Amino acid sequence: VGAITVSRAIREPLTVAPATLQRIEAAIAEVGYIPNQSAADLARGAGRTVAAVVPTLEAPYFAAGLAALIERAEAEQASLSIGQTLYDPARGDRLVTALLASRPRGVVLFGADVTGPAGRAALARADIPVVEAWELVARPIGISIGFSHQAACQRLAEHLIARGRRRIAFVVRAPIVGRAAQRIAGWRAALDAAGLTGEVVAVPEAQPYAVGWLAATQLDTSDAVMCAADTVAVGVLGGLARRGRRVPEDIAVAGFGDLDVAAVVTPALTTIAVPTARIGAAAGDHLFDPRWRDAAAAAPARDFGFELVVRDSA
Amino acid sequence: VGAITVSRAIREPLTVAPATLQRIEAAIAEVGYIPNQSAADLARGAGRTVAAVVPTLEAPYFAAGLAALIERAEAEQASLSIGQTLYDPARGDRLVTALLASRPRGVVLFGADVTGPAGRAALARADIPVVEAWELVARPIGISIGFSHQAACQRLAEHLIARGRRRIAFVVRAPIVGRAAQRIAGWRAALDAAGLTGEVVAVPEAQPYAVGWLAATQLDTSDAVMCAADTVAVGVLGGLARRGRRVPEDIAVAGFGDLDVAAVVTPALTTIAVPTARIGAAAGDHLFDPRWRDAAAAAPARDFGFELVVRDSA
DNA sequence: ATGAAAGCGCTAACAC
DNA sequence: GTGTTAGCGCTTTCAT
Repeated sequence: VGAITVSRAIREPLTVAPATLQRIEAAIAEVGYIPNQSAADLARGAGRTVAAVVPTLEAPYFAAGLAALIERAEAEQASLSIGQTLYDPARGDRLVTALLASRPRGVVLFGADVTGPAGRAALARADIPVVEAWELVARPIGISIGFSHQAACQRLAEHLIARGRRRIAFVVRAPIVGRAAQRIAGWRAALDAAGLTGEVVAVPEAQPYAVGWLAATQLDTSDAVMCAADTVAVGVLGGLARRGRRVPEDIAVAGFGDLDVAAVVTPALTTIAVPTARIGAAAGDHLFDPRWRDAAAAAPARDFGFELVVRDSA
Repeated sequence: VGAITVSRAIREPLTVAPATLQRIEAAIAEVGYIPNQSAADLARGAGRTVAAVVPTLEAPYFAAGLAALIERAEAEQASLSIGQTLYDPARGDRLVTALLASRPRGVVLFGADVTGPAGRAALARADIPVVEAWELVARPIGISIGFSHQAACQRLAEHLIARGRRRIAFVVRAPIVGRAAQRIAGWRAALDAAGLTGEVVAVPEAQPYAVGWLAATQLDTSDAVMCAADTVAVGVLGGLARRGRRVPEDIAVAGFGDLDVAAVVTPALTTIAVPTARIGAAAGDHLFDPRWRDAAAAAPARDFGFELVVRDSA
């Protein structure tokens, strides 16, 4: 009943004699023995966790991506360490150092801008799979998995223009963080191509719904409005209803993300569906795929695309 | 330039001579040195992480609770390991074992039912702060921080009854998991006290909004409806609008949770505000408070209460 | 199929 | 203010 045999009984039960195995398992259950992961990691020279960094846990997109990732990780007996930057790259840099200290099997960044240059350098040095998820990055540390936020919003704006809308505003939270600038760029590209101009309504509120709600007072001269997120759009719908403006007759409203709520509000929200869960799952696949480095070298960015979902609001 | 001095320079910079400290910091930056947390944890006999278990990351309540907890943990240089049970206690038991293997500083369970008896026994043996957050538990492992879901729904039902509603349905996802049974119990208690009967509409859909949306077809004989969550209620509003039923004239609708969306839908949602973020932060406080055991012994359950928020829908 | 020896990288305790 | 010694609990390598 040597220590090493117990170690093997836990990690590779098949290499231990059935009788011994049974006795060991009984003893483990009796004592309530729980192996010390730190010692195991130290001896092996590598940890079993996976690290993820998100701007905020409270955004449904990141929560869904993490949920998919965590499912994938659990299937590999890995647990997930999470850091939240609140859109502050300096925090991201600190987080990356702290997370790398556990020698994770891989790191997933939800958004390429969650860290600054220091964090990126540390990740590059770490020699582990690094996935930048959610957007497409030109020169990722490891691999980038996502879609083009700019192309998505350009597509949506073109739809509005094709439906005859001419004064299309864009509502966004201020300050403009994360992918919002890319979305605005897509909207503006479509407007430029059509010879139109439009106004950005940036509202300094943390809560997305409140951003939309308050923005509704500044849309009286617009006949359409795109929002940086579905949550914002739902707020806009509420604010417009309060002012007695009819959607889509007086003004069209479009969201971004196709959250579950988009289908059940009145009117149902036209929006862009994004493959959040698929991105999270694919990020997990890459972390656990021994060939991740080859894959990243072959195609540094995997575009999962998006889908225009036309409903009643626009 | 001994190893131990580097160790001290990192952990307690003030005990190292300024000149030495500077040289060490320069060297760290140059080499990109990142300490090995496993080795540190092993040597100290304790880890620096905090573990949390949630039924699902995608519920806004748990995401908000985790966000508050993670903020608290980060202030203490601790990182957060997260497990997701998807409402399967067997998964929770496995998760607890895996999480305890990292010798966490403490564990927060969002919902007392995320584990089975095996997990609870392991946690009790671990001799670390254990917080059962979100609901009130009669005999918690360590301490319980939350509010009474039953009392909250009873209060809300009483409000509806006071407003003259007599045929009050309760809409919930099927199967009934988590705190839903407690909420139903509160609703029923109020109805019983008033001599009323009411119907539970349980819809087998995973998505909360869809549950509400579909339930709306089964509410034709009701003059009020309570929902197990705001998300469900928003779905109900959508479904009722589609059927041409007016809220609150024909039927009152009430939610649970006071999510941000509740204030911006039309009509604005009457609901129960719950102290999610305060619970998450308080859970963190307990993990890092050396007197947690005394506190838990003195008052095993901390009731953070709830608040009835009356808006237009009911 | 099982065990013995060595060492992973760090920190606690104790010098100096 | 800094260094030395020992050891944390595992796993790897090499026996047996």
